[in-house]
Amino acid sequence: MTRQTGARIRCQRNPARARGSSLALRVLTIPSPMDRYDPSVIEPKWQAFWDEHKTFATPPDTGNPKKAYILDMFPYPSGAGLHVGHPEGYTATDIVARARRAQGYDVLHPMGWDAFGLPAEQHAIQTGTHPGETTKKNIATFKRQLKMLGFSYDWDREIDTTDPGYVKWTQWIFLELFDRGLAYQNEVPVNWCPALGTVLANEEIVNGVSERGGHPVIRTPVRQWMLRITAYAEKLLEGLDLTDWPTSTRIMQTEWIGRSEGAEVRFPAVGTDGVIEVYTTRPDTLFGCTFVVLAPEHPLVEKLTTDDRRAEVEAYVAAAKAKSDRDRQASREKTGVFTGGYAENPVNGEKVPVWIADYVLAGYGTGAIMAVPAHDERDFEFATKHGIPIREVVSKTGKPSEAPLTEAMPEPGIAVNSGPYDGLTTAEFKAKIIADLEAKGQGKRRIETKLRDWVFSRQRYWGEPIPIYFPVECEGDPRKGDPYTIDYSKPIPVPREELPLELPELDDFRPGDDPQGVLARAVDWRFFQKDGKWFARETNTMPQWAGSCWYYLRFVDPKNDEAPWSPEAAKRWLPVDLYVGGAEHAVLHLLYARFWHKVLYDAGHVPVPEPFQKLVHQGMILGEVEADGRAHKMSKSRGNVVNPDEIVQRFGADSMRVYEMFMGPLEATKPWNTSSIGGVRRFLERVFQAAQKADANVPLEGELLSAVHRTIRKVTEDIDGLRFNTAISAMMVLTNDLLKAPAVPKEAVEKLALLLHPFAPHLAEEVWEMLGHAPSIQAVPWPSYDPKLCEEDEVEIAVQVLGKVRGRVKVAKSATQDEVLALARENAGVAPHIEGKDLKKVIYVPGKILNLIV
RNA sequence: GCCGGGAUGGCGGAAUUGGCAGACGCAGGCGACUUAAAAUCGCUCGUGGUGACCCCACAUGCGGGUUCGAGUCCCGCUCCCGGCACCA
Repeated sequence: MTRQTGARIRCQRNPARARGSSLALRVLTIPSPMDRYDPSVIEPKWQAFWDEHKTFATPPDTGNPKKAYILDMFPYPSGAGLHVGHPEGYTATDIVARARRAQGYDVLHPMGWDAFGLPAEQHAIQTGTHPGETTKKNIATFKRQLKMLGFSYDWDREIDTTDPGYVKWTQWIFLELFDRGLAYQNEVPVNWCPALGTVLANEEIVNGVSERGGHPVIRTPVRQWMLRITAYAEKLLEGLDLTDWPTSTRIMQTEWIGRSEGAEVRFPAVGTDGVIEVYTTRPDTLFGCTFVVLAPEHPLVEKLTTDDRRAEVEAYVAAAKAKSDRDRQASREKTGVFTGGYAENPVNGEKVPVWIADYVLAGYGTGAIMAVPAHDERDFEFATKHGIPIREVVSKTGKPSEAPLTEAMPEPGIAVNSGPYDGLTTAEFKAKIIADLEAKGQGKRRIETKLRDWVFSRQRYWGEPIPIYFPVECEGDPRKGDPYTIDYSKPIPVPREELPLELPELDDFRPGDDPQGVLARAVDWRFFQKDGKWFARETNTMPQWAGSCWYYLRFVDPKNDEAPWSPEAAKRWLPVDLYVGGAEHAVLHLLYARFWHKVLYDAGHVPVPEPFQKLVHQGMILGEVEADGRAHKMSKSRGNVVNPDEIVQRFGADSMRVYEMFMGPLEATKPWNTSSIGGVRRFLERVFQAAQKADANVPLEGELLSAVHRTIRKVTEDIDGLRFNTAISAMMVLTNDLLKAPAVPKEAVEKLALLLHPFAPHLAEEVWEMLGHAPSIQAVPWPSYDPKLCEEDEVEIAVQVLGKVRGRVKVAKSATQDEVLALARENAGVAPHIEGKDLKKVIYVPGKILNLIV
């Protein structure tokens, strides 16, 4: 399409010749493709050149102290191919990578595939196509599309997380965790759907039944592998201070970890030998405790429940168990039942009733709380609903309130009704009572986190096998169906030299009735004999996070067979200097990867404590603004998905790249607008024209010289600050200036090409060649600017009277206040406003403004 | 509810520390070229004052404030987007 339009343009460029002449002459005047900007010709041309010359190969280590590791969050290669959101971040990093190379940095800019994952497995279940095959096909599509956009990746470092050569080291890292006691097994309640024969994620359950098919789901404990990320809570928290990350992301991680300081207090369970341990962040309110609440799953529920309450308690526990976590949290109503039992408050010996309620979570703290309704909103609500007394023990004034409280007062204050502690501030009280409790053995200081250990196993096929096996008791052959028992309490790591442990071939990827997962059916793979004894491999696989937890490490040395990476390569490249990816990974991926990194750091495998120095989240690209004046997320159902292939075909890759950067700030959410790409395309065409007009005999001087230097400064600074939209705007201004000039100095076009190169690399290469230079422009050093030339000698000063602009005067940059004032008095716009008035005050900001107060 | 971000022409956005609001681009209008259309080029384009110069008023979500001067700082709201969700 582009070419046809172009052909028409060509004929009309020379209308005189084309019109009144013979056919023969017409043929002669059709210009060569070089005569006009045609991305469909020059883009493949330069892509082939880059491939052939390995222009973007990572340079060998020659001791260059300047290095830049510039990384994109690698994609999951879905069947749908690239969408326009992908190139946004990728173009941003590509611009920085190309600029840094030109600025003399050794650059590592790699790309790979996060290729394990559910969609390929689902596809396999539906069609029987092996997930590996689907993955291969999808990768090919993604790679073709990325190459089409001209990104400067070092493709020799491509990573595929499903590649056995990569899986080997993912498993190796798992064993590092295992060896350090950071990987362990536990019975964890999961959402098991017997009808589907699979474990479901919380998202897959709606109203207690499976989203697909509406089958019942039960909470049942299944053996899982866990990673002890909680052991790294403090380090993960502290490490955030070492990074240059968006505040919002740091806050999200901080809150996800959710560290709190408090106390564990022991409440003897009256009439039994049990003790209820409660966790509280407000030990200063102990005297206000009027009841204790246990989570329904708490082990002491059974003991404390009296016979007359038993039926009710058991019914409540059973109902809680049947609900999913999500459903339990969906209802805010404070339900609960009294167990009939009592606990003794250690500070005053008071006996308070023990209730169970599902607003107390079994998994947090001790699964038991001391309820202080006067100073906790949830306890207040519960007490009000169930008629439990409310006792005020903290007040703002230090005196008890006269009227009964109408709502909880959770803020700090001064203690009342607290015996010997009355009059202490909340902070003083906390410190003192913790010390007193510890002295009497009634409690101790305790730090809690919301962060839970990480459930690391999946009952799926398309993931890394967990490299562990277990002893088996079996008379006969377990592969032939003879009865067997697996001793899961004795996990044995697969020897490092036997890695990778590859997946078995399967024909049927459907989940079965065994909660141990799909691989449990691959009996020939699962069971093996060693020294005459039977063993069973772990049949769980790793989650998709595993591969993405360390891919940035593999990129530094991707072909190493002896180690996951060499210490030299790690030292040369780490940490990642710039990491760009979606905000949807603000917590999980970025927290998990940091956790692995810190374990590897402690083990001496990596030289720096944090993996990602600077992090930026690109904003979402929405669909076109619709009739309602709003833009919506791109989605198949809305039919507003923009296909990059189509855009590249219509406008070219350079136009696509520059448009995506020109839309607005990188971090902002922005609506797509196809017709705006036309404007960008016209800009690139004008650059091409400037190159055609470039004349080596025209010296670069005067105002144009200043303009070039100002543009170099602006673009250089904007690339550093990732402000690509304003950098492009500056280049547009320069291009317009050049074309308006009577003649175009070749030197100016050269500088423009160098600045434009990171943004529109194909065009820049072409222009560079048109100007008579040998490729590649990537090898040419980044242009420098002279700050003196960036300044204009003459500046226009706005003259205000009482803050309103009344005139403008042109003065030398160095003009003094008096000089400017003198000119201003004469100014036709200003004079009438100051005539006959007293000049009370003069404000002069050199080079900017003169404000006269009369 | 809590946390984070945001609101500027018809649209996307610009304005580096408080200093000429609207750069750059899209869309629109007018004109040139053309039999015509497309493309290209030139001009125009915040709103209002019968308004293409000149002039005036209004204008950066709303209401106050600080300041010679506020899109920018402070106080109080409204709406939109993203995240979290009983964590004791």
